[in-house]
Amino acid sequence: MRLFARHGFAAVSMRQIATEVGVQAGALYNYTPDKQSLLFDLMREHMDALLDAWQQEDPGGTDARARLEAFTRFHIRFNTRRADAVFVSYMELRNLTGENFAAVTELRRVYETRLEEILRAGQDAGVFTLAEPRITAMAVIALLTGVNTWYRDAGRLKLDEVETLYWDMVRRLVGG
Amino acid sequence: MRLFARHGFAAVSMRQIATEVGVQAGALYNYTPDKQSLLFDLMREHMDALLDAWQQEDPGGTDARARLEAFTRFHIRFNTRRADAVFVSYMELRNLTGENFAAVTELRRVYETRLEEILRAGQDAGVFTLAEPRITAMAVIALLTGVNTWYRDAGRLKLDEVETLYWDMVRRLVGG
DNA sequence: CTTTTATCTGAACGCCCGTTCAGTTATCCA
DNA sequence: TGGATAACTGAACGGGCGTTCAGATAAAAG
Repeated sequence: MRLFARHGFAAVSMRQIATEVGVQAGALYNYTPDKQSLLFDLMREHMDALLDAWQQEDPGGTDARARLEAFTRFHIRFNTRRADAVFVSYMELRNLTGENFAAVTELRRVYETRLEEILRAGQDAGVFTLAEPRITAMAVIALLTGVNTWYRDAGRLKLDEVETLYWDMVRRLVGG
Repeated sequence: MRLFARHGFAAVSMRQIATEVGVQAGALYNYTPDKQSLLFDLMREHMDALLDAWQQEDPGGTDARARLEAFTRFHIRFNTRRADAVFVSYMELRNLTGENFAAVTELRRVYETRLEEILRAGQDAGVFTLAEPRITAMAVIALLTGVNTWYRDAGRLKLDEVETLYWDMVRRLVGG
């Protein structure tokens, strides 16, 4: 994952990967049928982990505001700790074959829908004001994922402060 | 640019590019010293075009709200019409050598600063409320660039409607 | 300890890569 | 029109690619 994130899928050879894990290239084929499957497995596992982790953290219930804050903080925390996986899962979609692409895209769609449902619930409860729940969900995710482009552990702001800043922005964005 | 966006820089060969423009691979070297420079030139030209185009469209003046709306609409319009270039300029940064990377990153920084200055002006004028102008600028750009992941010309919403939706979100985001 | 199974090596396969360049062809200018 | 210049071809260079596989080695099972 680190190599793919650093150099791109096409630019990383099976020999490089083998060297990184301390074997010869041929040995990798005991674990993956081919290079493409290796990429796909990494991406699917990342998306599965994302969905599972959110299911754990989702407070559920009827307080849409609390759920949205939880989502905001969760997304920032989860994604900044797995920057390589996030990068690869977005960037290398084009290197997946048709059905592998469809599978990963579907998981992404599910994740967006989790957020969309929170937004709809909040709208129905009168605590959010938004014209297009689906588009707002994608906009919020883009906003939050953007943290990865600049956040560094050693930076001025602690992750908790970043979460709070973004929660402020998200709250206003949805009219809550 | 289309090939790089579609398959990734490393996955596209000089022979593919040559075929696409109707010559043999060797002929490309009358126009670029090497493949890396070709990528760099494409990216720098894109960033230059972005900065130039905004300079043309920036209404300037003291009405920060009007300028932010102009920026929002401009960014969406410009980026959706050049999706390949936007994708490549973000995605393939890692394939640039040290100084080429620095040059493109600097242009990106300048663009962010253009927005940041509008936010600061609005804050000083009391029309915006935001804690961190720099971070808000990056957040807004991430939010707006996200349109590229889902917008299609043939879709339900016209570009103008998308602009309006996002301007609503941005306006609320900055407390304006 | 022996046999079975899992794992790994090292070489090989055919193929495509970025880049160079001598020689050919097209274009431009006087 | 003729000579100069620009543009392009086609072949070649050394090298790296993903993948396979017979044989060696390690681990597990009986």
